[in-house]
Amino acid sequence: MLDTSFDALPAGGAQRRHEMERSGAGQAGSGRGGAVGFRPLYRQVYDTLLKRLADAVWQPGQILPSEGQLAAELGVSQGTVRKALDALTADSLLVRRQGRGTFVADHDDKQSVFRFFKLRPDGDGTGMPTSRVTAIAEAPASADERGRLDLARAARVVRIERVRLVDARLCVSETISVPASLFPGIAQIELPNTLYSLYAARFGITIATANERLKAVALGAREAGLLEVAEGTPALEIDRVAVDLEERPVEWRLSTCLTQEIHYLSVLR
Amino acid sequence: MLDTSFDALPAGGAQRRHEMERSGAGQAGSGRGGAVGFRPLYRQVYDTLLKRLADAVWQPGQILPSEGQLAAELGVSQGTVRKALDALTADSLLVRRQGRGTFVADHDDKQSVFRFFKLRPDGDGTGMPTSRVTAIAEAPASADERGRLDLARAARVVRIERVRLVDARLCVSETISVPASLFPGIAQIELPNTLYSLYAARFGITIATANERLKAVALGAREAGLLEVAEGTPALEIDRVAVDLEERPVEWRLSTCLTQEIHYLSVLR
DNA sequence: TAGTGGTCTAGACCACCAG
DNA sequence: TGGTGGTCTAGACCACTAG
Repeated sequence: MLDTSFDALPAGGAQRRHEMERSGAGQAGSGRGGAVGFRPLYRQVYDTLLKRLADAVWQPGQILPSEGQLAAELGVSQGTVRKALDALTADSLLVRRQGRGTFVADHDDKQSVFRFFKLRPDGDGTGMPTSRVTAIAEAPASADERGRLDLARAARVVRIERVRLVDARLCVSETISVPASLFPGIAQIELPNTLYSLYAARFGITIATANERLKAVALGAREAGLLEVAEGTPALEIDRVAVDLEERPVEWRLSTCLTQEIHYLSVLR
Repeated sequence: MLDTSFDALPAGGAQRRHEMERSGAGQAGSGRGGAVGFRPLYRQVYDTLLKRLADAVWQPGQILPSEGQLAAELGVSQGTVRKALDALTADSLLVRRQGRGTFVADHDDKQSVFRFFKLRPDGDGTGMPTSRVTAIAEAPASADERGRLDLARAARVVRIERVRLVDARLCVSETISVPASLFPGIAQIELPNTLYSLYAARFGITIATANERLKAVALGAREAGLLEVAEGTPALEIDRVAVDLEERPVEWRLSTCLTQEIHYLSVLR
């Protein structure tokens, strides 16, 4: 139902829908000048479903109700539900399979590992990454961490240090910082290779997008030691902030990558 | 009209449409095993319009016929045309403006410059790039160029060397190779800052996507001289192959970028 | 065979823009 | 005021999957 004031609508939904839109617009637009703040119905359905995903009403991999059921429940037409589901699918939050149903996207399956991992082998090979954690501890957030993660002065973070291998070849060293408040007890957990599926399954946090800033740097003594190459070797530094469904920054990751035998793949559209 | 065998359809298009689909499917599926090769109508409309864009029937910035006109011409419903137009818009080939019309996307306007230029200043600044060509000449394609651009052994290329400035700061040196056959006379033209709008306007070639492979390297003597820094300085190397609407590789660009004051921005979704 | 998503249509109305 | 794209609906049929 998209609004607390009424339940599912039978067939006369059209007229009430427009009242709903206007009332919604009135709320959104109140206090604003000329903008009307029109908000399409399918957008409201999108937000409603997004909220349920953020609240982990449906778990990753789980099937959603059918289009018809959602339409009946929300009091809109099937076409409107479809438009919202298509948008969520385009945002990689759902997966639709003809003849089977609509499912919550799962970061765990083979193909979607590479959604957030852009390092690929130059030649052949699957490029599947593996990881080895070298340190994990809770600490007060540094100034950098507070800035990246939008944290208060007294906030604490859990800091994970690990190295990663691509096709069994050592090439990444990284430090991952997450707010301790959002990931209680994460320092005591055995960490899997794909952290983002752990975030979803264990802490109800779904990574929606990530921003990466890349630079070329010369390796310092410490990183050079971890990656077992000479100090001063050129390396790719990736500064990533990952954002969840509610657009909160929830992870900062600083990676240092050797690119002798791998590269960072970026597709421009 | 999606098929040469008939012209615009009046109202009874539905049944003939399905015949069309089946015949299309039959052609596509002939010789194949189990796959039916079903091709939705809106996909055929998409391909028809894509062909017209590739053939430069409509110029960049120009307005297309309205949805209703296209629907009538092609003998399909307006909703089907809309779905095709929406897909072309999602692929950044069209721009739709409510109340005005649908236009061919233009690489020249301010915001879409950054679609294929991912280097951004670390701090403030517009990050607008400028260029200075240092050399341009036609030559036989090297082995690398033949590989990247899928050229025959005897093919020739035009090679452009230039440096680029971001916010008036020297930070990129690059070599651009294009097949001489596709860009006749380009070596004699005054080159603009945004090459891709020149490709479209002058040679009828629209860049649809580009693949970039990034590595960290140490600058050699030559690049260091061009960029006015010390030899061995770490730099970001971007190896880009740009592809046109017909999915032909039409440009290879090898860029070397200083990243002291800028970074490469990559948004993961 | 039943149920799901995918496609297509026809028609209504709304938001936006320009003359 | 007329034309454009944007939204929404209702209903039909198709393709795919599973029991």
